[in-house]
Amino acid sequence: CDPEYYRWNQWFFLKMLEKGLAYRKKAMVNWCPECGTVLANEQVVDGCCWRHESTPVEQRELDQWFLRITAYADELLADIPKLEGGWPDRVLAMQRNWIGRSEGAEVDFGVEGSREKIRVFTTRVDTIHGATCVILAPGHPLVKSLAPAAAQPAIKAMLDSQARKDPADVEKVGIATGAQAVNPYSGEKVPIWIGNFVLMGYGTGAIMAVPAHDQRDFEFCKQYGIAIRPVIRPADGRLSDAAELREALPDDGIVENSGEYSGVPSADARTMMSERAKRQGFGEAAITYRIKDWGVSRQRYWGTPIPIIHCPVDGAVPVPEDQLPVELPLDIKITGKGRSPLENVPEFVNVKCPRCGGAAKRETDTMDTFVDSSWYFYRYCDPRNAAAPYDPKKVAYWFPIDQYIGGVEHAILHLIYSRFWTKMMRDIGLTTVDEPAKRLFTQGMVIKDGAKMSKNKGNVVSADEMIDRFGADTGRVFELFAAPPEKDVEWTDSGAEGAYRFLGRVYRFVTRNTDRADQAATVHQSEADKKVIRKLHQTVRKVTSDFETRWHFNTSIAAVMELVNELYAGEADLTPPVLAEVLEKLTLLLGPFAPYVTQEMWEHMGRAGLVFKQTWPAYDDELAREEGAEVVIQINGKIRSKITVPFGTERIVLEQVALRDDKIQPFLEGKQIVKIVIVPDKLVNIVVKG
RNA sequence: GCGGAUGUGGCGAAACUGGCAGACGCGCGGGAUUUAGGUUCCCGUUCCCGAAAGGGAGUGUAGGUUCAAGUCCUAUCAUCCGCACCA
Repeated sequence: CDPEYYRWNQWFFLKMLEKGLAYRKKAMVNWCPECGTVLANEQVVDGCCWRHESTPVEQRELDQWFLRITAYADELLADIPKLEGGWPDRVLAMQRNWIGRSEGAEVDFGVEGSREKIRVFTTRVDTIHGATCVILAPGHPLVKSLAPAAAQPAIKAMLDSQARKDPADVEKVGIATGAQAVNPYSGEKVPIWIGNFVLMGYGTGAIMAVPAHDQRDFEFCKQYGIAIRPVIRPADGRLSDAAELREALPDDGIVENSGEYSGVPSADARTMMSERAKRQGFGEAAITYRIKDWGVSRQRYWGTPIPIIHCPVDGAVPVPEDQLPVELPLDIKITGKGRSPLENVPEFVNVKCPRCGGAAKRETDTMDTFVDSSWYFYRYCDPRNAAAPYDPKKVAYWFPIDQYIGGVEHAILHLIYSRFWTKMMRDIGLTTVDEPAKRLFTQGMVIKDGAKMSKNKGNVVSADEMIDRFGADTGRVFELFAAPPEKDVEWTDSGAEGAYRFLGRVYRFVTRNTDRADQAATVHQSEADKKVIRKLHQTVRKVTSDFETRWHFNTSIAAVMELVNELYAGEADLTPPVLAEVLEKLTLLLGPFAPYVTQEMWEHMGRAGLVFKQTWPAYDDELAREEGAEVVIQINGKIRSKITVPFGTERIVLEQVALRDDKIQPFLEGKQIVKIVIVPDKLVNIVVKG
């Protein structure tokens, strides 16, 4: 609710209004009765509200503000390849799917005995001679005039059922209107139906049904006894007979029974027919998207006020820029009754029209909070700028984001809105980047009893309870150790106990050896010292590399566990200076995973300051090196012996040693050596036969 | 239906570049400490045969490439996730 951030949200809104990217229209919108507000399409999950997962969303017709994300649909899709490799495939697939670009054609069917036209969208205009009926969505504008009065109650029921996204709607239901449509290519008359599976919200709200080549149409026409007529012949086969068809044949082939188009390959026919529609004025090639404009009006208090004043004379008038920000009144009553609480604040609502000065009313809807999250990370670069959302130069220095982290649940919410917002800002000259983030990492969730654990639900293992039992460090170590962070992890008490045991093991080792540790002592290194130093440097290297590259902290923690196991094994023989190095580095290595217990260890060791402010421990490749290379000796790819040799041992030496090996000899008796493959420091594979 | 991902011990997983499958942990079995339980410490634990040494099999399934495949290729099955009468 920072008014300065609201100011820039409102500024963006006015910019978009200027450019036609923000607009107001009356539309059927999603309504969550629990929230008492409208929701964007992206915020409806399985027909329910994204925040109330068991509350079905209703449809209401309301005047609402929209942002024209569809103006960027093509670019949002076309730029997805730029994100490949950096973003998870899953997220990109979801976005591609959500944008739902579909190439085809729109053509007008005439209505027999009327001047009306029914425009249909199809991806298969090449099959139009096989269209045996036209089906309207129950909400189609022509339904009222074409269908008989007697059918109106059934149509109303169909409409309601669609609005509820009724699961029973898997059954196809049709109502014949009795009217006839005229095929613009052939002049053929076909019946006009109303179908529950045709959606007003996609394409034109009307389809041509080609039952021979579309499975849905096939099922519908079969059910209602409507003619089925194949018009596509497979390139290497014959045209099917309608009577023998048991399912639709949706593939491309050669167009047949289609007048002048007969004999033309499907793809060519689509082009030719779209061109003809355009030439003769009854249609054109068309692209349809599944994505809809972003409805941003919310009937909530908590959000950026939409900077508009409704004047009876001048209509919707933008608040002049110098009057921004429109601030939220602080003295309000939250009723939860489904209208913005701002409506009940007269001082907020009653204003003068900026254009004519007459009495006017302020818009009381606020913006979707996803507006705020669409560009906050740009503001981070210049958070106190009072003259602009930010200085483009500062953003040019930092952007694009190298690594963004978030949950996959935002794949088609925040992550598509923020891509849109970036492109919009680019087009008004605020940034030069096309995409906000080069790389995206989607972390997994903590699962409990098979369901996702989240604060929006009740099934959380309470953090307090977990902290009481084990401490916060244990919770963190358990989660990081259970699986790599992109995977979901199931919370288990026994797993948490394991993490707790491990931290206890570390703590006991450090505290009981603190007094023995002495960096300055000069003593001879023991055998245990050598092993531990090697392991220590290997561990630092391993953990460092996990942080720098793949973030698989489960293997980092496993490596530290291995180190601790070795410390326990050699504990009695470790000398003071080695202990000093081990204690310090072990503490620092675990610091990011277990900040509390490591801080306690740090202080127990008499060290000053905070662990997380220390320099990350260094490692030495020389010290991390194994004493010798363990080389595996294989016969025909099966391991038969292992030897240890100095690093860099010559191939010829390896071969000699392998052939003389006691365990190898018996396998060579009476056999012919075909080939010897040698990988220095790794293996010798002797290929024999006979 | 379309799209994406994943299949490795009893379980979570590891194997990063084609080169020792199962690191590490959970669980389980055994031992030490303890009056006992718990804690802690140690040992064992992929499966099959074997007292052991050792041998055989093994990364969903079936093929292929290679001296060598969990890893690459082809087909197939299963599971999970997303979208879905999208025309």
